[in-house]
Amino acid sequence: MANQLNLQIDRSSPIPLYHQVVQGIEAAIHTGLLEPGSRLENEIDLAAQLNLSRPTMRKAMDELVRSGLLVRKRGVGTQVVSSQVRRPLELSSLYDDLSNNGSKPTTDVLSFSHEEADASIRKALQLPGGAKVYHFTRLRKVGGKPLALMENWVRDDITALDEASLASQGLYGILRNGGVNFRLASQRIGAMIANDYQAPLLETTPGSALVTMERTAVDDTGRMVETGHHVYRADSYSFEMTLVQR
Amino acid sequence: MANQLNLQIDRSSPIPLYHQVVQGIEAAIHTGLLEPGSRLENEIDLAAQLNLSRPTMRKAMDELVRSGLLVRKRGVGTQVVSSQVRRPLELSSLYDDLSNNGSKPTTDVLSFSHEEADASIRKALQLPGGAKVYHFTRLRKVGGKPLALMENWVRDDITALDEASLASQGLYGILRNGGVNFRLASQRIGAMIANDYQAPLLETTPGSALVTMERTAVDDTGRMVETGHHVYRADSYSFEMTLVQR
DNA sequence: AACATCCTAATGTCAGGACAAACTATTGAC
DNA sequence: GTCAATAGTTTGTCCTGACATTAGGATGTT
Repeated sequence: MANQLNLQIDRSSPIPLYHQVVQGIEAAIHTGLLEPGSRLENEIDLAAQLNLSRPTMRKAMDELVRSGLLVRKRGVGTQVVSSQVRRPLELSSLYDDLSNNGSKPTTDVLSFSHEEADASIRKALQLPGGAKVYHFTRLRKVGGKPLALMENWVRDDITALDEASLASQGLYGILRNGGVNFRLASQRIGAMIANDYQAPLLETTPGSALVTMERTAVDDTGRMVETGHHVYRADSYSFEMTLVQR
Repeated sequence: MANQLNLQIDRSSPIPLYHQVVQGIEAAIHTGLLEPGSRLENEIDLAAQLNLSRPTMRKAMDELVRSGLLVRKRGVGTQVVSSQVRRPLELSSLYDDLSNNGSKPTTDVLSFSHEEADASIRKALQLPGGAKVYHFTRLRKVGGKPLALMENWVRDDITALDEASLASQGLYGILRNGGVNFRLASQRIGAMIANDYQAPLLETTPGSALVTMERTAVDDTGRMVETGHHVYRADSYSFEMTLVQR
């Protein structure tokens, strides 16, 4: 059952060895070289074939198990998960998701201000009294069709924001370029009925279904960087995710 | 800056050392002994204090970073994340969630049958033609108030299902008792408007907002065990989750 | 033929060491 | 006084080695 998953490990590359293995196995699964349900060779042999140590091999497989591509069972072996399950929900922006999908999103900035944060926003972003934030509302369209209505608050002591850049690129892209390294975000997904303000902007009728999302994002220094409330047309958007049992 | 997080490591315990560390640090964070934003001692000293090796200590911290409680930065140190962010979305059932919350869920089984799977269900569960499945619809209430309307399909070659057990406990509990070890699930969350069938059952009006969830669960052998379509009253339920950047 | 027991193979856990890379803060030079 | 080089601290990566635990098949017995 020699799997012959012809991986190439480049020891001079700056990218870590275990990550090269992750990428290689991911590729093998996506190209169909590793079929769903098939068993991999055992860790020790695989490590030996690639001239890697077992801990390195294990670290790679750990990542793949966590991302839901592989399933391990003690005493048995490691299997490719037998499904068309796709990528888990990642910490990314709508703009990135759409861009990666080949669509071309556009953004209308409906309002923009640099104002003092009220109590609820200060609490969400853990800011002291009197702190100022950027507050803006955007309408995201794809293919000319409105998809999302987004209201956000961003702390102003990180990078400068303006209407023009928000209209031309995604918020997370701007912040990343400004040196923000996002680490985690907590979000809540629910549903609501389109009201008289939302409906015309999203080119739907009051009373139609909307998906709602509230999110607060934290950077690698532990600062709350951004919080926002988004609504999406339910007929055009849903959240897909893969949950992995630890 | 001796943190003195008085951890007790029991080497005779059957639970892994790194997991004991995870639990200890989690507890220290939740009790407030480790304050948000505070820095931990470095890995090497911590490991030495507990008479553990650095890899074991690192494995524990890896878990905590992945779950979003800690943030590490090379050359700087490890910090407790400065927020009230809570547990990520886990692979659990609604029944478990409600029970853990102290609520007492009840279940009405609206329909139950053991029937041949149609094409779409066979595809979702990857079953061969002619295979039979359990198909049932349940109404979940908490405190007498209807919360969720759930339609599920379960393969029948794992454990026997009947109306009585579905009425008295959660589906995932039954399956787990039947020897199923869930490994991952892929789900999609969206929104819709209550129709004339759903509204009276959920004691709401047609046209009100519902959260929808479609899920397919896979066990540790890679089999698709269960697929279902659930709707929740939007005013009573939403999905909360924490996303962690890898 | 049915059952309990042993054996093997595979993953799970843990140790100890070595070097690399990144960030901070200090030191030094201009 | 400002800026750049440098040293030190901390996490990141990788190695070798060892033993424990579990699942499942093979073996032997009844």
